[in-house]
Amino acid sequence: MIESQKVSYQDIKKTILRRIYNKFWAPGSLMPGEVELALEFGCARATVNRAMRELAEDGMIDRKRKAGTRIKSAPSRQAKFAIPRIKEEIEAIGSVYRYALINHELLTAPDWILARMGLNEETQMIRLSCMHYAGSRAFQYEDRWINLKTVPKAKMQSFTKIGPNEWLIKEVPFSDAEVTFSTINADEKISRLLGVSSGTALFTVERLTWLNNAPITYAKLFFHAGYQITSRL
Amino acid sequence: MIESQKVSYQDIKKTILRRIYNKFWAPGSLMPGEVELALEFGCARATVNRAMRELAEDGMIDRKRKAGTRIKSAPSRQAKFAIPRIKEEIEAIGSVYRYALINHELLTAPDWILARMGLNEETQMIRLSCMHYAGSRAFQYEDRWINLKTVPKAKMQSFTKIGPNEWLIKEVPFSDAEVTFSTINADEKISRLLGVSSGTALFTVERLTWLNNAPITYAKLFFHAGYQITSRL
DNA sequence: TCTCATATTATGTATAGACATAAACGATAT
DNA sequence: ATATCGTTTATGTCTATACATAATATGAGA
Repeated sequence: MIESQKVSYQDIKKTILRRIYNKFWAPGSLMPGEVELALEFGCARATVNRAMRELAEDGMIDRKRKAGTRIKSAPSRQAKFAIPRIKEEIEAIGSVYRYALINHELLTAPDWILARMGLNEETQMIRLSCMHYAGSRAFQYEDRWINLKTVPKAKMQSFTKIGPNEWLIKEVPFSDAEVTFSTINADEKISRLLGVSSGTALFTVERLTWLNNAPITYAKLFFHAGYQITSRL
Repeated sequence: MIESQKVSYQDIKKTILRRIYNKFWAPGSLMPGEVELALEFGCARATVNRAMRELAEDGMIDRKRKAGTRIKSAPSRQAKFAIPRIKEEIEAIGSVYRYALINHELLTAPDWILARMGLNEETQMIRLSCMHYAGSRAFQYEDRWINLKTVPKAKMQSFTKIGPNEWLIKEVPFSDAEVTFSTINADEKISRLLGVSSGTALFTVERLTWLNNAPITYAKLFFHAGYQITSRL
């Protein structure tokens, strides 16, 4: 290998990864510090720092001030899932996206929603039921709650043409979100809406968003049978 | 605000995020370049660079050389899911982890596995069926295939005491992985193993790993009823 | 008007030096 | 032994400067 070129932080990342794979440094053990590695690779400490910082982000190593850097014994890599917007997801598979509002009501939130949002006082909310279609096939049923205290202008919206998700993304920024993946057996109502037999296993996503600790919205999304979500890492 | 302190890249991230939320810069529009922002914030370009780089990683903005930086019109944030090792996941909820091997056979892989792994020649594999328990409760059923061409030493393992996942993580590094979340209705066999009634919706994870394009292993994991996976972003 | 080479420019990365900070370590006093 | 308080050290971050690189903009020539 000709070393006349400058080493990039990416080269260093690769080298370190190779050493981890080859157990050049044992899992759980301390690896050399930034200064030492910079000396070895013939580069600045900042360059090693960036390589190691990214490896830590990827979950390959653990870093602590003064204590040094350790090879993770259980390299728990993180899978990143892009949370797509449904319209784009459907159009990406070459289908025509269609939206339909089923129900729209204004009410005081029931206790379970309040609990889910971490609220404890009576709150007015909008509840929406809607369907998302891919061509003629039912794709997703959406059960949506919008907190009017945080998003008062949702009251003015009819949600007949534009779905709540799309509207919220455009109109209301969020600072934090919680996403939960789970599964249920379709009940009568949902099976009818999605055109599957009752009891079919459905993939569900729950989504909660906040703007600076103020809960904005809660949504439970029921996907068509056979839906799956994939990620490479 | 007292500005005597040095501004950190995190402050800049926050400020930029706030401006995006407030539509100080319109979605889809060009935001100022690094030099300009560095001037405004009174810091070095490198500091702005790090802030913007991370925002791009988070999916809030798009950056292109010479073209500049644009606010994403559909801020597609990514949810990160840590893929935990089952033993740790169970111990984290305060339960005792127990592993049981149900079946262990050596065979030539059927076509569907070959296709799934992107192989097209006859290949010897090990197939394992095993259970993971949390205390006395069934937690997960695992259907595991290990490619002996890539991992010949798996032949020597009995997998009676240690599960294949744990063994593979310790013994075989991987460079790429694909994770798929989906759901199925429990069939007769699996419902018996997991102690649920037949037809129950089960959360399933499929996992494929490679070492430099050589497929290592395929696993399909069936979780107990009610299992869910959550992520904050 | 079109094409292609060239200039320009915003981002991408590397460096040396500096100071900040968390946490482990060791010494001292209780 | 135990609590407390500096000291040390590896990582964390910022700065100023330099050069690299991708992609657009521009202008000359056909």
